[in-house]
Amino acid sequence: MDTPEHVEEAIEVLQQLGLKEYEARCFVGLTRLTTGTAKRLSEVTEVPRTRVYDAIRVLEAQGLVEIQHSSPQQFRAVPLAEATETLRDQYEERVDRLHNALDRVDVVDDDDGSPVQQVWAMAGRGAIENRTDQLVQKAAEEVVLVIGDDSLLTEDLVETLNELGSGVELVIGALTKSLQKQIQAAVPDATTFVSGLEWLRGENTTDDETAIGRLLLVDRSAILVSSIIPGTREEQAIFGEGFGNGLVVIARRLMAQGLIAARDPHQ
Amino acid sequence: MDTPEHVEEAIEVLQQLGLKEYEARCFVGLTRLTTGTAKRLSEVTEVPRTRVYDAIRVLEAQGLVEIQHSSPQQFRAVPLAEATETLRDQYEERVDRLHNALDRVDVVDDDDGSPVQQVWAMAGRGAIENRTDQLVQKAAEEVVLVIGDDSLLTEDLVETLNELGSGVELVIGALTKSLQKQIQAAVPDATTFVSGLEWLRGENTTDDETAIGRLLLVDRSAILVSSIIPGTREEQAIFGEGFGNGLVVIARRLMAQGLIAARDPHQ
DNA sequence: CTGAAAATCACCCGTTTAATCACAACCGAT
DNA sequence: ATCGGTTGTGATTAAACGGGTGATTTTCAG
Repeated sequence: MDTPEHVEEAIEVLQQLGLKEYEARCFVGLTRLTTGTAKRLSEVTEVPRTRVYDAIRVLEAQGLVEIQHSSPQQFRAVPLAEATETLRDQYEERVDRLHNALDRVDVVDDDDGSPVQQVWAMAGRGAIENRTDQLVQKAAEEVVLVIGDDSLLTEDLVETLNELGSGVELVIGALTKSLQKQIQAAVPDATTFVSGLEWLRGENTTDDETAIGRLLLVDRSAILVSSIIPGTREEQAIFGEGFGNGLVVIARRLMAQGLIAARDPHQ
Repeated sequence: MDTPEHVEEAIEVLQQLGLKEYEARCFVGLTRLTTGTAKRLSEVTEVPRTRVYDAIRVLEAQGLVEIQHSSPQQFRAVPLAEATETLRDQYEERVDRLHNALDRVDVVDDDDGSPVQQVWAMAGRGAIENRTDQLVQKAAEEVVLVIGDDSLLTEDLVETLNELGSGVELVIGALTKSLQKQIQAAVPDATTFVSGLEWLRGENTTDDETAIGRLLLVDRSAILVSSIIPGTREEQAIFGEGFGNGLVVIARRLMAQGLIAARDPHQ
């Protein structure tokens, strides 16, 4: 059980979860001390002693620490399991409230009929994953999917793919042989193939070239292409829908030329 | 489908979930427009037009909106289901990271043997609920619970109570007859009773008196008493453990005098 | 080519948050 | 009772951040 790294990470995550720096430091400090006074806490956490009290009060109000009103006061963190459970509940509740509120809103629209040349950009691993799932789920005839990085083959995706009706042709490509095998094993119903998309990788395989993430074509009328930013490893994607859509047209062309994977699957 | 209230609430919740005001307004605005330009968005959301762009960029990076890079740019929100799913995932992931990081930390301690007169204070409905569950779960012989407000009889609590081994005597009290019936129905194995605790309510039943929340006594060695703040309806509790604990001693005295509910249950 | 709208930039200002200081209440030990 | 150090609170300063506005460049339609 070391500490150096993990303490930092815990503090960071707690801040992402909405705590201030001092609050985060104090909470982590308390999980290391099991119980402690303001003085000791201040020593361990580098939080000015006089500020420990404020931080603790906030934490207490959030149900993350307990206070013993003695002199000197003693503080202790709620057991880890309880704390995470509390946080989880808190967020579940918020997301629910959001969902309800937004459900009862919508429709001001007043939309002018938009053209059909729409290509949308989106970012964020999770969001792209969700969109991929959605698209695959509503496939009626054919799904062509190329995966460029094994980290993208998540459990959820595999599940979604396996739940596809048997009427839907499922073709999945991979950039490497090993990834192909992995896919074939996880999704037995799929026709898999390797590569055919070398042209998508950067000139060289250097890391600082933006790498292909996924390429998804559903019923030849919706397409999603994603790439992975070299530095941050963040995923970004473009996404087009509609048979007449420019992107989709290009994709169909590529398929016609056998560059993506045709209706008559290889192997 | 009205709007006025819900828009406000949605914006608020989104901010609690970590978005800035402009970002929240823009997202809600987009769920009302299905699709829109910076100009229209600015009109609907009251966000300065020149700032819409920043906000949208952040939202895009979080996977909550899509951008069409045309001129003028078009924005649209990810479908509600996808958005909430994305947020949920994001938080699950953070809580997990936190759990892991903190798991790998602990133990600096250096603790001096603490006395046994510990009485801890905690706050927050969720946190107190969790603690209540924990305590009930580890009961070995006897659980005495008094509930002062029907909003405290949550599904989780009912479940926990019903999962208690048959070797544990379960006595549950309520401040009103109707609440008692409710409890008896939800937890058939329990011996229920009414009141016996009038002295816990304020002099008068006025709302501005802090009301009793719950009172829990487990195996006569751990006790938790909570009250509900008049203004905010927030719950706060004190909690003591150990047979020799002062609070616990008091509680035992009260029981011995029949003030809480004795080993030989009423009705 | 020209004017208006679109998009990006740069700056201001009030609030929040981190950090320090001054002080009164308190405690333990002589 | 007294004294030195600790403990808790409040006030204060400085830096960071978020909201708000105007100037500047780019883009597009006429």
